[in-house]
Amino acid sequence: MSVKIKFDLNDGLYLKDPQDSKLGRKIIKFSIVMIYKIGFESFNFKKLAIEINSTEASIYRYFENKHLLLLYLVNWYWEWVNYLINLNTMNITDSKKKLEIVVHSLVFATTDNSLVVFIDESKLHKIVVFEGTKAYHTFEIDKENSVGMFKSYKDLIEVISLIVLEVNPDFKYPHALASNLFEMTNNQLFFANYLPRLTDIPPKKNHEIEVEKMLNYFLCKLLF
Amino acid sequence: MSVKIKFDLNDGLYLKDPQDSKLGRKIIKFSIVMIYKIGFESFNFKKLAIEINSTEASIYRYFENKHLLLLYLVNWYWEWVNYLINLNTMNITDSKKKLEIVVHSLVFATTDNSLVVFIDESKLHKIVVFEGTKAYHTFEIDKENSVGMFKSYKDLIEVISLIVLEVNPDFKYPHALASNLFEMTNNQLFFANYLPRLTDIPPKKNHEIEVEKMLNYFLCKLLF
DNA sequence: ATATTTTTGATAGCATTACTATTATTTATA
DNA sequence: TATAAATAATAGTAATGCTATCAAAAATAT
Repeated sequence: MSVKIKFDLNDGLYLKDPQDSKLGRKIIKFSIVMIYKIGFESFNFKKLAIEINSTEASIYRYFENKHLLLLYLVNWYWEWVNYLINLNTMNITDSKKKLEIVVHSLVFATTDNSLVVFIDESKLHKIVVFEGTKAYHTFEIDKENSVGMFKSYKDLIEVISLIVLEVNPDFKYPHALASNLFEMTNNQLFFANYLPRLTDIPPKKNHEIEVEKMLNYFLCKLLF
Repeated sequence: MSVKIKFDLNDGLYLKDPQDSKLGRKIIKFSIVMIYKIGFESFNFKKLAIEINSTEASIYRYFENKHLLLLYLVNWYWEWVNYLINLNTMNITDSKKKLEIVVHSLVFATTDNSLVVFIDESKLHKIVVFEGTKAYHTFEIDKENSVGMFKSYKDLIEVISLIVLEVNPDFKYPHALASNLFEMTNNQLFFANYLPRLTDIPPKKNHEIEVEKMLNYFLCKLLF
């Protein structure tokens, strides 16, 4: 079975919707592969064009520059996690269980019966871990924010914060907890990999599983 | 009264120690001013050279590239916060009080009777909030880490994690808590400024004071 | 099936960036 | 005051980021 999903991403992110054409989808697909492989700083439209047998000019018709392409990918990721959380908490009534699903979604960012799309969610998650915050730590943030380019992030945090409040209605900082949960997940996965002395994740074990355990430990202390 | 401090930063960060010459100190001083003003992406050695009436080539004798200059600044910041924590917890015996001082140091990153040096710590802190993680989210991280370029960060986290354990010896993830505390401080200050819907910091009030309050609330729940 | 519009490819070009090299001049030190 | 070291001045090169133009191909409308 194959399900097709298309997220409505803010249209300021692109010049032409990459989801609507073959070339556009190729740009998305191979930009993920390439940024994952060589990193965002070395990545550029020239290299991508060669990789997909197209031209720089053609890619520039979809995205103004590589920064907005990255922001597009990160937006897709925010929508994706939001979608995952909604999908998996749909029939759950127990709030505590819901929160565990949130954590699981943030840490693994994948479904078992994975959807057939042109996006490799596992690579995309790794890009978000490695390069994600660069997408919103720019001097254009106020302008970009004013036209809604971070709406997907805010929506995701809102969804998580509501679940936090379900678990503990008296918790004073649900949004901060939610955004910290998102950022902490990615940070600790990053540290476990590259700077293990900044974490307590055992080096030999599966990082995802250990980070998930840790986050649940933190949440338990914070909310119960 | 003026006290001069000089931190021993990893010598792989620079080609020539900028603390040892007038030009070097000018590079540091004005790179902070300039990155703060125009952001790290638009900042380059050409512009800095013009600003300080020197030349690109001269700056390249101190730093291999702008990435290593940023990493130098961030290292200086890590050392600075570590220094602040040690200075202010020196005569304190109460562990809980010590942890509050840690939080205060991370949020304000400054002393009342500020030291006279060529570094504007308040601007530097803002750079760390805005650009800090870019310094360690690079594809060269393993190489840079292997020669000790993140030692100052690890030392800082170790200091904080020991205080965490003093407060609660049973807490399972002291390093993760410490690194999250560092990252969360900067993230929430950033969000409060630019993406307030990702926090619960009241928009009108003083962000530093509110973030400090919030972090203490989190720590209280986590450790007591 | 053919005309028309849209999308893509091919090519060129230009300003800026990131760096390196060379030599002259200034500054510090012996 | 001689010598060495640091800096300035200048030039240059390869790569990057981006724009423009026009032809070919593909999609769509008639």
